[in-house]
Amino acid sequence: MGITPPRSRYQQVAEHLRRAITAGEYRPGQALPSESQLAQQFGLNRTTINKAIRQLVAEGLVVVEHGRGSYVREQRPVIHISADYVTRGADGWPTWTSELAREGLSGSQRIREVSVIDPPTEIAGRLGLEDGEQVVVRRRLLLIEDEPVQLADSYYPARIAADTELARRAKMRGGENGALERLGIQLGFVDEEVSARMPTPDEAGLLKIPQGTPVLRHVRVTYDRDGRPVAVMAAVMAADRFTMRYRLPTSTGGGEQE
Amino acid sequence: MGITPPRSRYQQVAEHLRRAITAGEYRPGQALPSESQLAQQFGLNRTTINKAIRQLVAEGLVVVEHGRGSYVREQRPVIHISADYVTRGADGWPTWTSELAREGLSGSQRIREVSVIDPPTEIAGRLGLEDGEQVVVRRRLLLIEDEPVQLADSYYPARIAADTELARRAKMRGGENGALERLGIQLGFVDEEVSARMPTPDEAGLLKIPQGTPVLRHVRVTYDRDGRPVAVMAAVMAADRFTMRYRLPTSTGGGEQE
DNA sequence: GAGTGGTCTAGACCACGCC
DNA sequence: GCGTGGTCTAGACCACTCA
Repeated sequence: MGITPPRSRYQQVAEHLRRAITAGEYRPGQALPSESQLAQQFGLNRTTINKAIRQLVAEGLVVVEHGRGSYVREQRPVIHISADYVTRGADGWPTWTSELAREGLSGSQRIREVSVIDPPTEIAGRLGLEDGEQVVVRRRLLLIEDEPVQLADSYYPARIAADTELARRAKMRGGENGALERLGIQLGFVDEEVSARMPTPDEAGLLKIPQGTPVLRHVRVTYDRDGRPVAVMAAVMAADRFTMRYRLPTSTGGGEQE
Repeated sequence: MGITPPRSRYQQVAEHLRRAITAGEYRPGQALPSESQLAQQFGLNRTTINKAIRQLVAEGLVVVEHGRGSYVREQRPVIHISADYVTRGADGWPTWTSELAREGLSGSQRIREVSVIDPPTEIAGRLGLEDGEQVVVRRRLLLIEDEPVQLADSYYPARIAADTELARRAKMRGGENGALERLGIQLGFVDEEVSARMPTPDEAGLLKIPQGTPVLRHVRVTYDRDGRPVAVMAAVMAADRFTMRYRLPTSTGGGEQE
């Protein structure tokens, strides 16, 4: 038993298992030995083994299922979100459903809430609202193959969205961009921000996020041709299922124009 | 003591503290009561309290300092990485240093390794390499105010980069894009991917990532005018310090052309 | 040296999955 | 009912910080 405390015992156990997992001795989906077995094998208390397993869970390598065992975490298929949704196709604006259909997946959405509220300060700031101005909020849950995978909240200044289809609890043809255009708004550009953090307990529950998995936060501000913000979308998704993709032109000004 | 087990006691303690923190009863940087104090206050064992604290650490709300105490985590200033580095300015290509200077920060880099290697399969794939083709790799550590904040590894097909400045251990004027242009390569576009995961222990150490903080992974593939990949950059950074930013034009084809 | 968190043990009971 | 992980306790010793 090479288990002695230069580093703590549970860390050594974790390292041992981590090595075995990355070396492929335990394959994804496969069960690790039970905690009691490991305790016996290493001559340690089960509490110590449990702590080692917890460590691996936090690293996203292992999931534990109560009453069943601990398993090497399986990779879930990754969805690539391309920024194409800002590019209008021949048949209109891409939507969640249409984009996923291209990958052979069935996307759907559930509208959780549509209402007029006082905006969170972050949103008010991004929309450049005056004090006291309200917003229409549309809270949606996006699903793939009927599994909830993304929370997406959109905000529109009440000034332009109240009493329009944006404020009604129904899907909108061509999505947000379609609706905005029908209001006579000429779209200019979008600013996107991508960041990551750990999920709140709420998010973890709603999106069934495995332990040790962060979320990607995706915020998009849509501007009209005059550079006025007209919409903010703030989405949260499990980071083990999504990747954001952007294609950008490289302006080699120096190579040609200059 | 409203501590009874509908949910586990440690979770109730965690919830209690979480609520107090988000309500501002404990401010960022402020110490929580010691574990012994909390144990006494709730009539629980210290082990149980410790588990509650661990929970909050995993959520990124709290940091613990051995021998000192547990503290509400302070927000670190967020650096926004704009995708402007693909747009050449009047004075050449933006670099890490020049971009940060615009925000009034001093950026520097340390070149950790420059060598010719067999590429990881992911890189080989993205570069479209033949079997057995090698790459030049430049591993850099990027710093802000002399603090390591980002690991950035760049890969170039040895076919085009061997025996060039890309393969030498020195900084390159105008960064990667500058060097590629000097090789006569006409840049076309880049594909970027942003994802997130938990750090490996190595990364956590090198980047001094606080417990409970994920990393953002940023992969950029640079293509020439003919759509051939000429470079891959793969970076990892603490997600509590960085946000990726993109500005994209909204092509309202329907509004005008159709 | 006092106080704090880090770890560990031995033992216990509970909750869940499954046969 | 058996085996699994989930939680909890009482008590102990260690390692670190700071006065």
